[in-house]
Amino acid sequence: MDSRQIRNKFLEFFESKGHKIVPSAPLVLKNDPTLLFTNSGMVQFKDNFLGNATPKYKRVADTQKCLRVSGKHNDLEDVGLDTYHHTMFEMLGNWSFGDYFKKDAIAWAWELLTDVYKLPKERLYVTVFGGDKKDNLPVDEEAIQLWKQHVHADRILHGVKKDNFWEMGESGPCGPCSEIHIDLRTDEEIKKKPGKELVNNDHPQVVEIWNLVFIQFNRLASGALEPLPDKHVDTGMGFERLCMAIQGKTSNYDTDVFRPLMDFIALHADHYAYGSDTKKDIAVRVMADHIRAVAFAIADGQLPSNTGAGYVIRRILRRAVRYGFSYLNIKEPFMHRLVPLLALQLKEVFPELHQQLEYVGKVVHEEEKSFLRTLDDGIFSFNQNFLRVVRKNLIRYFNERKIVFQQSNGQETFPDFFLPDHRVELELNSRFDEFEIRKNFKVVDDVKIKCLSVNPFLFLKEEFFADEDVKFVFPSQLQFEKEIDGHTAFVLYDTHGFPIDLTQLMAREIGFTVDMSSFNQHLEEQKLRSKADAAKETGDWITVAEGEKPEFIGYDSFTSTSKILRYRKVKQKNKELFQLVLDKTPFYAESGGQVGDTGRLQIGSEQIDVIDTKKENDLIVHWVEKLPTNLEGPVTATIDIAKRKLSMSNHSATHLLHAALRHVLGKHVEQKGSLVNDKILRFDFSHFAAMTAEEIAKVEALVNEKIRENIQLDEQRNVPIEKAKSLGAMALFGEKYGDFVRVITFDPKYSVELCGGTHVPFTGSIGMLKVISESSVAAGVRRIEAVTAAGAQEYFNQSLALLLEVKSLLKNPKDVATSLQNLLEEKHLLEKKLETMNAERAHQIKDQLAGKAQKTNGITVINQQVTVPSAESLKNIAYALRNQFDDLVMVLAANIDGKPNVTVMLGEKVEAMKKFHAGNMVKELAKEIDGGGGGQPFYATAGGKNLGGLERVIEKAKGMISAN
RNA sequence: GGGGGAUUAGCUCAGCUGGCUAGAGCGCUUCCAUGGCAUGGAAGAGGUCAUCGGUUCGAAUCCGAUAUUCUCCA
Repeated sequence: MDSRQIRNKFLEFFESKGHKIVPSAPLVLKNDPTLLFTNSGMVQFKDNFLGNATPKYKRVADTQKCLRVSGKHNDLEDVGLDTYHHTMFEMLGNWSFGDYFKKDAIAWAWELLTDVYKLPKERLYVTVFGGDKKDNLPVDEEAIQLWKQHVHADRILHGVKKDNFWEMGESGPCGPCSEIHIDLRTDEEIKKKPGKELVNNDHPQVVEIWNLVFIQFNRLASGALEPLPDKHVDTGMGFERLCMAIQGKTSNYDTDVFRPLMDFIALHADHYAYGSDTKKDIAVRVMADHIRAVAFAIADGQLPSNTGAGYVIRRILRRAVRYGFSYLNIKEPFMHRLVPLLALQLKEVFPELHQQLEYVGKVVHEEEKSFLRTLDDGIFSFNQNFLRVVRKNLIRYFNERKIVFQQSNGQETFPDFFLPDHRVELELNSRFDEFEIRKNFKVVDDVKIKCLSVNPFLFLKEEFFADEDVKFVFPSQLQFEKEIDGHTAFVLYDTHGFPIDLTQLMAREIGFTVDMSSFNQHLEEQKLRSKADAAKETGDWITVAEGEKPEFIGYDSFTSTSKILRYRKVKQKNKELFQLVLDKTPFYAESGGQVGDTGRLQIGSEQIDVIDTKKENDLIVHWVEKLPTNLEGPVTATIDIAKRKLSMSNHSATHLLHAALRHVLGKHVEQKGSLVNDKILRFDFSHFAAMTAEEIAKVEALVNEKIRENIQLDEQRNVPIEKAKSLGAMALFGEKYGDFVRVITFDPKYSVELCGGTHVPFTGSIGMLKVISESSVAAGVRRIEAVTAAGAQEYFNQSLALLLEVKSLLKNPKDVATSLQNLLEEKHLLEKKLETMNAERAHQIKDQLAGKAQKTNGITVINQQVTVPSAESLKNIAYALRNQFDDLVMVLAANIDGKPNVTVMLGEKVEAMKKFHAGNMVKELAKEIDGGGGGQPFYATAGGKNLGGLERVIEKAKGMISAN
């Protein structure tokens, strides 16, 4: 049976048992603050368990794309190392929402596995919940009795809470579960050790294949359990493992789910056969697994990025690239070539990938390129660090032996190919191949070597090649610690994104080790730092009034009289906030790119500001800073109408823009993201090149034309999804739609979209749209930002006002740009001129001062009051005089723009005599001008407040100089 | 959302705890040498040290904010 048949049999089986087969929900979640990705089959039914929604069907089955990158049984870093963990996997599941319970769930599971899939009964084990004292829960006797009708009692094992009590999270629906395990070992092995001892023991061939969860409790934040009114069944069977069991393989990766991908990788990347090299095999598995996760996440609308879910995707892709880079020697983007193969393989089950093949491939390709660049930077940085160590030790070595290098003109030097700043050379030598230095050096002293080329890496092999005819063998006496310290490794990791195991690998290649304990310590510190403020506590919902799921009435009105259904406390960054749920509300919750409404609640005479409105699955949650004192009373809820109207204008404009882009650029334009608030609209869409100015102008013109046509909004609610699609409505990938949708139409021939947002009644009220920027977000994705209505007006007014101001400042020239350019050039010239003039002036002052110099006791003394244009020129004067007299002792009491300054400068010889110390002198002299200062032994400055003290400075200096 | 780094000449980067008048390589300009070169030599141009503010006698260097960008964590 191939994997396709296995999947179909599952769905057919449950269809025959009265289940509705539903499509997989997107991998990426939008309205769930507790989860980044769909990590199990039940996620899309969460609201059914929580009681926030009434289930549409009582019996449902599907295969669900899931992504797990962290958790108790799976860590991204483990995937590929073993043969049974995955990032993305399919979970087959059947559900009962308040319908059948343990009896049917158990019977059908057994029937499917043994009758349909014909798995050997003697290899199957089942586990049941064995009770838990802390929760005061008994053994699940009911399940045991039911299982006994199918399997012998000694194959029914008791499990602990960790394995056999399933919980969604810290709180929420939960219940005991029953797992089915299979023993896939050989007969000999089974004889040696019975399978029941290996169940739930992380044995790669004694694995859980199906988990039947019986949801019957709700766990409160306090930890207590309360029974649920409706009992549910939630089952999950790992598709890849099931295939392994049915196809008689010992690894998930050996099934036809992965093998085609892996053979392709092995062949094209490294021309080797999978299975012949343990390390390479790991890399191949990692790549085959990760491309699935990455490709489907992108197809579901999640671009790799540096935050949130996007960052997880980026990390997964990078891990795959890194493995290919290190073990399969793949230095060019490769992963993107797997996308077509994968898309074809899963075309029937998950058509979303195949439909966006080109787009996903491009995104992956671009992301690979950027990571390879980062790797390159990291390698460069690594080499620099390494060369620093080498250089330091080489200098020490040469110094100890008094070996001196000379350039051909006789000047002493140190060969700069040892300096770690030769990027060009290092690029040629991107790893450790030999490279040439085009410079001649002679080593003089007792050894004379003319050095033409050198490879600093070879020295580690204790050889040092110089010219062809002279060989300098690097002595083994040169030894130093061959360890990369933890800080360096951490900086590589944290700042350059350089994976630690790659650092270790590279270190090993040159005979170094990495101080891992120090590295880990740095890592821990960083984690603590960034975790410190992210803490958040959420309390239990407290019910005020019973009521149906909250109703959104904001499409039709901006205000309502409501009552509070429930509330809870949320602690975030030491700030206490409250969340309120109303029975009906005009507040639009953030969704579809449109931000949540703000506004106010009026309860009696009390007013409470609503700072944000968010969705939690289907719940509309109002965020407020304090609770009303009267929770039961009627609440008048009113949104901030001005803000909402601007958002509406921007949202409708987004639809017009979307349609215009498809007209101007082509049908490949798909929405990839959008943000709509009261200030701006931002629209991301798939398109493979930057838009030209003409294209932008065309799009703008078309949108504005549609605005002027003043098209009436046609809003239809509760349209069956199939009908909506037949109307040509644009549906988005990665968006989960119900059976009934809302359709927003501005002219059926122009723009028809599925949308839950709020819109203007006539396009005319948008007023005007102005694109203010067009940029790139990722490969194949462009971003347009635009303003409308009052925002557009303000934008124009501001731009125009600025231009007018600039123009008038320039005395209204014909061509502002040229005029400004000329002005800048002129300014630059004048600056240069001023600089030279200052230099000339300084030169004159210098000459004057030099003329007044007095030779006494073998030193040249200059002790004068001067007036100079700037501190800079004073410095120049001082240095010029130092260059002129090596026996100089100079004190200048200067007036710089009305500020007193004392400068002391000594000549080279005087400095060497150490009789004078400029720094000490200036400190003493500065007292006369009520100031302070310092500097170096030969040059020091001081500033002060008392201009009148300059004369006394000269007097004091006279005394200081003659005293020596 | 939070943490860390980076921003210095056209390019790639040095510049350690503030003070030896902002440096290197490549590139560019001019000149000299060579039959030729990824040649050798000499001279030279090119910098608001991202922006704004602060501390200081003195800031590329320290502090704060902003912008751009890389990166790590949740």
